[in-house]
Amino acid sequence: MKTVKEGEVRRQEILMVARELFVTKGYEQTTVNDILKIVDIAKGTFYYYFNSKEEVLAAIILDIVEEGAKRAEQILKDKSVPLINRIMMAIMAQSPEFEGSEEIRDEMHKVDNAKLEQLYTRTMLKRMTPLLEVAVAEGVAADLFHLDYPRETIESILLLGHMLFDCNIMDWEMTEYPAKIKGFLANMERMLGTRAGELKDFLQMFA
Amino acid sequence: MKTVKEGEVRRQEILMVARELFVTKGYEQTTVNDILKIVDIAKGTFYYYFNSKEEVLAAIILDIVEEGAKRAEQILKDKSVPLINRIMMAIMAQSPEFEGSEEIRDEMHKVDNAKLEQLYTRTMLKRMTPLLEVAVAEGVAADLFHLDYPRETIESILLLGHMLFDCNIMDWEMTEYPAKIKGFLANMERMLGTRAGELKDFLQMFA
DNA sequence: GTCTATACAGAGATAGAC
DNA sequence: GTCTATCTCTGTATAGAC
Repeated sequence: MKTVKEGEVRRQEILMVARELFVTKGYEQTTVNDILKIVDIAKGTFYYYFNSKEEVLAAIILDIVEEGAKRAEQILKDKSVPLINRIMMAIMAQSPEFEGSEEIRDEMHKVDNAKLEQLYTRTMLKRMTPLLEVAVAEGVAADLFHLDYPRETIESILLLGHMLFDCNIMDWEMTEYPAKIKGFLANMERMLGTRAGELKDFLQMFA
Repeated sequence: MKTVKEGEVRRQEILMVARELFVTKGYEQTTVNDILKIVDIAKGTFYYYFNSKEEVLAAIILDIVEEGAKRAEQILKDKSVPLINRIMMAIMAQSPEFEGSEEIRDEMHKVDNAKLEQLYTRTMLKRMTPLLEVAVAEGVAADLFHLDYPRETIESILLLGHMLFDCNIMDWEMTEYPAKIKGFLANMERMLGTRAGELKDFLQMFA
C-alpha cells in the first residue's frame, strides 16, 4: 500500500521512530528493517530521505545535543547563582535526559554504541564550547578564575564531564561515583584556577 | 590447496594481516573476505580461530596497548629524568606508533573507526592507570605532587592525553597543536599540584 | 585438531520502474 | 515519493578431507 506524505512529515516520522529504537535497543542492534516496519514504508523510501543509517544517527544526535545546549544556556544566564555552580550545573544539565527518563539514558550507554558515543562527543563539544567560553570569560573578568588556556581548559572540562556523566567508557561501580565526581570537581577548580573550596557547597551533595 | 599450520602460527598470521588492513583501510571498510584472500584461508578457518571480526579487533588492540605500555614502563623507570618529565614522556610514548611510522597512525584515525577508538581508549586506560599510579605515588612521597584524588586525576590525564595524541575526536588544525599541548601540560601540572613551571623545559619544545 | 567448501540468513545499501 | 528487486557483506552452519 502506498501512502504519500509531505517530505518533512515523513522525515520526522523516521527520526522519531529511529530515535526511540536506537535509545531502547541500541544503534547497532536496530536494523533499518526495524524502522521500516514501524514507520510502515519500503526500504527505498528510507534511503530517499537519508543516505545511510548513520546519517539518521547524526540527525538525532544533533537534536539531542541541541536540547542539552538549550538547558545549559538557561542555567548559565541565571546570574543569581554563583558562576562556578552555574558552570557545574550546566555541564550536568547538558547531559541527555530524554524527557527526564533516566532509564532510557542508561539503556543508551549499556549497549555497544561506539558510533553514537563518538559522534555525540564531537557534536556536543562543538556546541557547548562557545557557551562555556562566555561563562569562563565572565569568571576571568571578575577575578574568580585564573588560567592561561581557557579554550583548551574548557574542552578538557567538557570532555571529562562527558566521560563522567554521559559515557559508558569506564565501567565504574555505583559506589565509585562519589569519588569520581569529587575528583572531577577538584580538578575543575584547579584547572580554572579558583580559590580552592569555592565549590564546597556543591561537593556536599555527593558526600 | 590445503596447508596445515600449527594453531598459534595461523592465529598470528590472521592478526598480522588484519592489523595491516584495519590500519590502512579502516576497520569497517575491511571485510573478512579481504583478510581471507591475503592469508589464503577459507572462511571456516577464520571463524575457527575467532568468533567475529570484532574479536580480532580486540586482540589487535590488546597487542597495541601492550606495546605502548612497555614503552611507557621503560621510560618511567629511568630515575635519572625528573619525575614529571618521565610522566609526560610516558604518556606520549604510549601512543601507538606501529613501528615508528607516523603515516600509519594517521591512517588509523583518518577513517571512521569508532569501535577501534573506543575499545582502544578503554583498554589503554585499564593498562596504563596502574603504571601512572605508581609514578604519582612516587611524586606524592617526594612532596612534588599534592592532590586528593590521585586515581581520578590519573584517569583524567590519560584520557586527555589520549584525546590529544591519539584521537581524531577533535578535528584540530596542525597550527592549533602547540596551544593544545601547552594547555594540556598546564592543566596536568595544576591537577597534580606541582609548583607551576616545573615542566617549563618541556614546554619549550613546543614554543 | 586443522582445514576446505559451500550454502544460507539477515544486515545495509542501490537501481530503476511506477 | 514510493516501491520491488537485487547486490554485497557478515556471520552461522554445515559436511567432510587430512
